[in-house]
Amino acid sequence: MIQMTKPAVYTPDADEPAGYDPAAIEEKWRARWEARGTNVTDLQNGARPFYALMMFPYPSAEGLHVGNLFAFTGNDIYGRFQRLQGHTVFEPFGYDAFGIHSENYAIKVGVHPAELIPRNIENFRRQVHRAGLMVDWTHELSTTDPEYYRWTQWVFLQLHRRGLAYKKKAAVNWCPFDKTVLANEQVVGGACERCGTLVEQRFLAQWFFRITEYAGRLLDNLDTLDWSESTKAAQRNWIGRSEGAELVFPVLDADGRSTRAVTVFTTRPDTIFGATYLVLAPEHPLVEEVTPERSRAAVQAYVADAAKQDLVARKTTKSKSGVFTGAYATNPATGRPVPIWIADYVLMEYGTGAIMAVPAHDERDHEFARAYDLPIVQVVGPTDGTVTIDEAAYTGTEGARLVNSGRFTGMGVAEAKHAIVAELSVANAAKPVVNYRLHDWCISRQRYWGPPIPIVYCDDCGTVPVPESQLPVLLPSIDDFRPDDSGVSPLARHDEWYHTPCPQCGKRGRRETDVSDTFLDSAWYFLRYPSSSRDDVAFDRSITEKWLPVHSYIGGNEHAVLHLLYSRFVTMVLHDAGLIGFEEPFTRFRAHGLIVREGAKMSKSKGNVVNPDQYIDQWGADAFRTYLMFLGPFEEGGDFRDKGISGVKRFLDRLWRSVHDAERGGASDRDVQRKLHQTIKKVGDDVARLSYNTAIAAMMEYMNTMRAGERTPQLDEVRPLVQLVSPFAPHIAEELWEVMGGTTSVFDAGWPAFDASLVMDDRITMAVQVNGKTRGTISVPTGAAQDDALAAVMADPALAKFVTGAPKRVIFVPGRLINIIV
RNA sequence: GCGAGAGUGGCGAAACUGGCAGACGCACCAGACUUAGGAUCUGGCACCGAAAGGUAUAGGGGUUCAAGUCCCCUCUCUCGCACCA
Repeated sequence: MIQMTKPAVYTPDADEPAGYDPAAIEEKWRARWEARGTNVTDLQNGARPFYALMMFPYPSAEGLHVGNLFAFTGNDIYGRFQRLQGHTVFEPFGYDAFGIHSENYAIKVGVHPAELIPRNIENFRRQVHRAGLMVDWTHELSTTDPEYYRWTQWVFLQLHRRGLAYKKKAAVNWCPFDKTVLANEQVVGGACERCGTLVEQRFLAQWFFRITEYAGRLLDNLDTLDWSESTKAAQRNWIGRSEGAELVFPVLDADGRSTRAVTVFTTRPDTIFGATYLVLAPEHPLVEEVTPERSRAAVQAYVADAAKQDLVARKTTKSKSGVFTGAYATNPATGRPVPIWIADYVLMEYGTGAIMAVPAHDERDHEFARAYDLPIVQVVGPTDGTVTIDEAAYTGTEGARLVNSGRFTGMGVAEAKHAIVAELSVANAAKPVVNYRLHDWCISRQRYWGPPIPIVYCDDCGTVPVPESQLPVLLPSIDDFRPDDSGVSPLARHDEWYHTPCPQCGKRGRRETDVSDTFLDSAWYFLRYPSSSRDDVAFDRSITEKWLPVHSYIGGNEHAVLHLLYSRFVTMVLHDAGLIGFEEPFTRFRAHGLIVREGAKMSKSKGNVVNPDQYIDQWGADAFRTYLMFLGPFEEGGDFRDKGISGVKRFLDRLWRSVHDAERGGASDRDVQRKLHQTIKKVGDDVARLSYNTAIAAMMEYMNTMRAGERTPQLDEVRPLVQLVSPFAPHIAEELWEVMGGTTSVFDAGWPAFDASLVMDDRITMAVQVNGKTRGTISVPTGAAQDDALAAVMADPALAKFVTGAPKRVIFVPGRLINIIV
């Protein structure tokens, strides 16, 4: 459908805005950077290495999104700034080009992804070039390159060797639209993260990574990382540590003896005296064993019903249902029998798949008990006053004490937790346990467009990893790459690929036909960049340890739990394998904000997506970059308003004219000097903490001072400003640097020198308050004492009139304010 | 429900450790230069008020000489997680 919409770019009707012509100089400088190798990093010899990494993009057919460019520019400014501070900066770029997203698009347009992706990459490369990023293109990589995914497969083998990759048949999330399994992290609100289709439950044999084994370390290390707090919080949340205990409830057999037991996990062992029934997940293996004949039919019906439900309904339906198994267990604390129920609100995948229900002190159990008329026994209550537990559960713990709990009655909750577990553990009926919400990472995908998992199945040898020397297992070029409903990858349909000699015995074996999750590709790419030219190792150890861990990583918070958690995990495993000397990949991470347009989220369907090409055509890359950074705080994003860019362009025009108009050899104005050095300080401080919007504002302020009243600036006043602007607007800065006689790149000229002594003025303006109310200002000599300031106030009738009596007290903040209390 | 963040002019936003609220920019208004300009430059621009002055940072309390900033309560919005025992 063709829509006639307003042009996406704000276009003044005037033929040409006065000012410099970005098109001419930007092309010139990109060519010169390339010719001079300005942006190529000497990885071997570089002193003071600084790895400025940005999350690499998925090269979509639509081209570079302004959100990508916002992130890249923010990283580029930081990288360029570090270079000006004397670091050797490495700013690589690549493409995360495998995956369902690419494949679905390829299917939609009917072009093979192997054809499509290179085209998209070429377009991305062109657009990123235009933006003037300080990228070292000699280390460009794409995850779809066999020379890359060869090492992705190698990473898989490292995990496999360490027993961290395993195959199991499990209930998995199946997307009926994408026709593949999804990781838990890729299911959002019960729907596929990519296409929004409701996810179904399937039982399939899948490859998993044992990330749960690292849960504790992944959690604990967060405290040592200089990351955005919101990102760390998201990871903590996702890992979901909870401290509690496993308690054992012996099952009462028909003859009154106990040969089996139900083990439950609880965070509230203190409430065990109020456990009036047990609940097993419908899939729990004990269900079959404990259910007596007379209730078997009802139980089986319920189990079958629960199995039919997809995971979505299971997780979103909050109303409680369940069925009594007919069996009883013994509460180890009270010695009394409690009925064993099954209910789908208990999940097999968390804890032990069984709970002790304490309806008096758990909202879900309370709801269930009321629905099925089970006893509710209060065992905890507030110290001050009483509560009724008829209407709702009492879940408070602060200042609460146990009641109806035998010899534990009267204890505080925290104390009782320990005491009860300690006592029960004597009889092996309890042990302290830490549980994590995190699940193992399912990496199998029954799709085409990914790296084949390097495994061969042999009737004699079993599951055999492909030897490293035989990598890569090439993804064959096939025409029928569409997935089907079978749960088996399209690769299985290709006999010549599927059958291969067993690497161990040489007999006819079968290849694993699943490919690995895209998130595995991106979980180690930062290790590959510095070693991208090596074809004998995934990464060179010495160069890796010179350049990593990454000094600064910038990307979107949408990857807070996926990519960032997986990357940390893979790095930890490689560390444990003795392959690298660090276990955390990113020393510092900052999440950038989101760009909206005129207050609304950008989307293709609304037709309000900013196309960077159009704006760069119109205003130049420098103005576009600077404007993106001026919109708002980098870590919070901003509102792209089409007309706003003109203010930034005006600033660059004034900079251009200032250089060309500047006088040489004249004396600089004292006030301008002072403002200059204040600005050098402020811009440096602001850029260091990614406060780009205020850095730009400070430079504009300086411009206003320097050119106040159509003043002609001195060259010495303008030159440092060109240096300050350079990370934001690199092309114009280079051009003006050359105009002013620079012979090297402005990025090799360093940061302008800051002179603290020039910042001080002889006189200073102080705020005057009387009784805490601001009444005006006074001008006093710098370093004036309280008495001088007070005298100055009294000398000013407009201020003195507020001082209606003898000052009772005077608060004097040197250099800032004087507050007179009368 | 849990976790994180936010609420300031017409708009995007500043105010980093409590110390002149609204820097900088957009839009708007006026003026200069101009044949003209949507270019450039100068000035104005939170609200009430003629002024003096008063009132303002979602709302309500509090701490302090002083609160957008700290504490308590309430409301609203955004994002993440969510039957996780």
